[in-house]
Amino acid sequence: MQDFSADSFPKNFDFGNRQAEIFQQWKSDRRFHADPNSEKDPYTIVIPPPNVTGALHLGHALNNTLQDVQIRMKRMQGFEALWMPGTDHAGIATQAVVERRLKEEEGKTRHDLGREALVDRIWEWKDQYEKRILTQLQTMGSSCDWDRVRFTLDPICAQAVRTTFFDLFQKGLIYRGKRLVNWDTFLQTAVSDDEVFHEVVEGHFWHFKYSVIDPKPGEPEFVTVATTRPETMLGDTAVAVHPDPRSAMEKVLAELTEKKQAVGEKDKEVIQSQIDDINERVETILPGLELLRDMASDGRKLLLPLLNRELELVADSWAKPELGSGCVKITPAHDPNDYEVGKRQNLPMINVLNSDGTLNASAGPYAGLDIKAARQRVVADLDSQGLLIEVEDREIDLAHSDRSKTPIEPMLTDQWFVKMDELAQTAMDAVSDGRVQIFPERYTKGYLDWLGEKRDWPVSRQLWWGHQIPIWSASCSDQQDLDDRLSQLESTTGGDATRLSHQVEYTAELNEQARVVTEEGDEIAFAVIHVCFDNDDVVLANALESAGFIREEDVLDTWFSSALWPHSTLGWPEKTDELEKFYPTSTLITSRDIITLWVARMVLMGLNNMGEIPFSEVFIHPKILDGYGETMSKSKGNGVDPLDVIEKFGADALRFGLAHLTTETQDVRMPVQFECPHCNQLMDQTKKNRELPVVECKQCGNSFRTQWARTDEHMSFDRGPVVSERFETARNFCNKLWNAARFVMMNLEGYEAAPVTDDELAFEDRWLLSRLNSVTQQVTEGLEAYKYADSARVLYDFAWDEFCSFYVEMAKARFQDESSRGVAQRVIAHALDQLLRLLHPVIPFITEEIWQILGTVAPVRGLATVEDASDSIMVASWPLADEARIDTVIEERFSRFQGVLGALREIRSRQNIAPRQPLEFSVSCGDDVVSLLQPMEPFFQSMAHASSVQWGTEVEPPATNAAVRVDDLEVFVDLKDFIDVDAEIARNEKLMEKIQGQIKGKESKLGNENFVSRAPEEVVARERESLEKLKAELASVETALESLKAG
RNA sequence: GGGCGAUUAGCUCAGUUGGCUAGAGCGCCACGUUUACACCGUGGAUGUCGGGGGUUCGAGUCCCUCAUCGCCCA
Repeated sequence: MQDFSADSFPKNFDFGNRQAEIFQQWKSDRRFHADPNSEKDPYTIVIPPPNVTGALHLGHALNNTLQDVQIRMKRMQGFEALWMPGTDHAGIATQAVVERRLKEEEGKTRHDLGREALVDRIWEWKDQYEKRILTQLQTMGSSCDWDRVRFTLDPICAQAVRTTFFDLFQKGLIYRGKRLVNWDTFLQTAVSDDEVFHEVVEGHFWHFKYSVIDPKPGEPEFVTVATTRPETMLGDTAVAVHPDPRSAMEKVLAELTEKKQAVGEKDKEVIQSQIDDINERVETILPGLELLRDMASDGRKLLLPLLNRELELVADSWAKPELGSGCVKITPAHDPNDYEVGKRQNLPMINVLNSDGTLNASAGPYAGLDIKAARQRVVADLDSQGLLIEVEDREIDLAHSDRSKTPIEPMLTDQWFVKMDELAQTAMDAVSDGRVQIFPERYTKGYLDWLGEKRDWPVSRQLWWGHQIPIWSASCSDQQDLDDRLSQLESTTGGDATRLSHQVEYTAELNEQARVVTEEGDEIAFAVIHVCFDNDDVVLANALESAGFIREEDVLDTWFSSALWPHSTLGWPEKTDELEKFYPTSTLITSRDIITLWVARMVLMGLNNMGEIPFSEVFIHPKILDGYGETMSKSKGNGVDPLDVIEKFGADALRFGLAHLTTETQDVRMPVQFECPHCNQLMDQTKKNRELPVVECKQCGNSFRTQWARTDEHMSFDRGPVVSERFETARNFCNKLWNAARFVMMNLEGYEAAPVTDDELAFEDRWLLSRLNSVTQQVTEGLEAYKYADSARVLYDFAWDEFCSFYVEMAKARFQDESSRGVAQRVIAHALDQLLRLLHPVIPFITEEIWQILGTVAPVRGLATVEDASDSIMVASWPLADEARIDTVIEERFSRFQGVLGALREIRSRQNIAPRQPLEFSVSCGDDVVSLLQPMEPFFQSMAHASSVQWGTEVEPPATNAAVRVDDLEVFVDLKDFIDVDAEIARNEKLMEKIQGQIKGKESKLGNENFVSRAPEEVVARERESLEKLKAELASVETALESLKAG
């Protein structure tokens, strides 16, 4: 047996060295591996695959901590627990990062490199960051099945994507269409709404005149329109006026009038001026608008200046008569609202942009200019023709691409879509009928609302990094050509419809539908054949290509492959053992911003491909914000690298700290600090200093570099990591646990395993076991319901305030006594054993370390029965709460003991009696309390340096005493030796006032007939009881005051 | 503009179906190196529970409203 002494046992857990060793041991013992052939019930979590765009931040650390807590608990509960790890290729984000670097470091664009070379570069990036990410996850202690790491672009996931796409294509759920998309002119790709952010910028509002063609007498010769993007006028195809301007204005007036009544005086004026304004417009502008409306229905046309193209005049409610001229120009191919008008009014849609943001042939003489130049020219030309009326300064809410930070241009392009109506419905049903449950429950609304719109999913991305869309197309000039190609296709493939499928898109028809006007010079084909097949058959692909089919260049939206993650990672479409065993998975733990993008799509794809939901529960965790309530991000400089926290506080502290923050309702604010590498002091991060490359330490005056350091000069400073002192509490907790274990270990000399019978148990043993079993129950239920903060707090309070502050303190005396030592050792070894198990999912490293040390001293342990402890706590069984041990009577009695002890300590402190100075006390109480507490004399001695002189109902307060009443008993300390009478009088007077106030409150409450008759009986009884208690307290205080004043 | 959430001690947050004499950690104050732990121990101070109305015997908790902040959607 190992000898543990104060000298040989370190005072702190050496996490810096031991974490990696422990992890390595787990790994080599294959503790992480899940066996598909196991007899145990499965429990599965798939990791939300982190982007390979960059390293993990604190949000990921939180996400993965919570998953690891679940998976470790379930593993201990006897499930075959699989946590499936992997990463996501994050198409646009990763390509954007690599492209940006390429530009910064080599001044090249992707076109300089070409597709293959760029993709190679991105793979290099991916390898580097995947490694970094997996290291971060492992350093945190994540118990993923590290034999099974997947990547959304690896061959297995690629096959899943291919099979799925083919299946949807075959079902007719994939189609190509023209859509207005958010075009990123820098990256030259469409980006989704979610990849767009809005920013208010200084801009202008230009007012132009368009002339009316052949106005009749009395009709205006011009109409006025306005725009913030003048160059888009080149794509105008109409001007709209409201179909019923009078009612529209009346409606606005009615709304304003109503609003005015509801608001305060100050706002009333503002609204009144708006009302006045509109009333004036009714006089001045409305007649003109009504006239235009009539002209529209009469088919009058306008002339687009500069290009001299005919424009339609249409009546559409998008035109707001209360604003501007009341007329609005319509550019269907370059504005979302105008696009809707274009569809409603069946207008031509003219695209004037090339994909790189320059103007195309449809822009006539402006072709080839970029947007900025075109804008200047258009404005200048209109001005020179006298058509520019006014230029207003205005703040404009401008959409920007999240990836390239350049302004978004709405543009009409060819895109592939997934039809969502039926798929979305299946995913809605799964949640509505409870097969998939979302926690916290409030997030289901967003999920259902979003799916309920059933908007088709645009899956094309004009990128090179991703799953290239497996469609080969060929255009046909006429019906004969089409027929020929179809029969040729049939002979090429042998007509195997299970492997290959085709669609015919009649482009003439399509263009008629959307009335898309293509670039000048484009031939409009008669039809296009699209062919799709379900695997990477090179021979077939070559055959198609030599027959004139061209493969689609675009790749699929990243979320397409992520949507398959729960089954693709398990080997689908192969019928693997893993799939059989571990699908459907159990729980998904993720953050709220991807409920729709990812969670919803996994549900519908799981149902489509597997016929089963992908997971039965979804837990949405909070977001981590910085001290200013802003989300953490690298680009702001307020991001925290989990590895920095781990280095400073340990992985366990990181994990415990994060779990402790995970409440149900709130995002978490976490003020962050720089840690000075010179003096190790923490320094608050401010909005100012977080943007600096070098920061000067306020403590020691030395400087350190931040993540922004680039130049050689900046890089020469030591790095100052960003951390948060919020992890101190957790670190302290781990240290407390460590030292409690250290104490146990130092006192287990001579330990012999043996069952402990109930009658051998001391009072404090029963109390501890009662509490331990309650805690076991609460923690188990809490973690199963994703109540991480509650569970962490319960464990914290139990370990610190009960196990350490009371049980361990009380054990000290028992360890000194030969007759009580054996039982005390067995109970404390058992209690520590159970506590370690409960804590292990949250703080795996330190619990493993203590577990193994405990195993050397007490390899066999238990209470009613004893058994061998497992080699690793990872595979120890999860404690089961034994309700028979939960004893409220014992707990109540124990709290009396705590009360008396607290009273003694309080008196000592408030009378300034030195800690070592012995104290004498007496307790006035009933006989039952005497028999309970008198035997605990040694504990009052050891824990408060106090010895009792008298117990019972006969106790008379000493002449000069300090007293504390605890419920129905009263503790007196004779102060003859050290009284500060004045202080004691002052204290009692203050106390008396407080109690009198409370009594008054209670009396008036109980005097209220309504309360007594209407409140539940038990509440009234409780109030009465508490009033009696207060009265008794008051009596004590009064007596004490009398005697103090007399003395 | 619509939806969701938040607003409780100096800071970060708990507070179940209304019964509260409103809690925790950090910080602060006092005392203390009592052999598990100073990353500690003992004790203490600190709140118009965002503002205003309402329901109720009773509101931090329920309803209405306003304000501020955050997120999602348009």
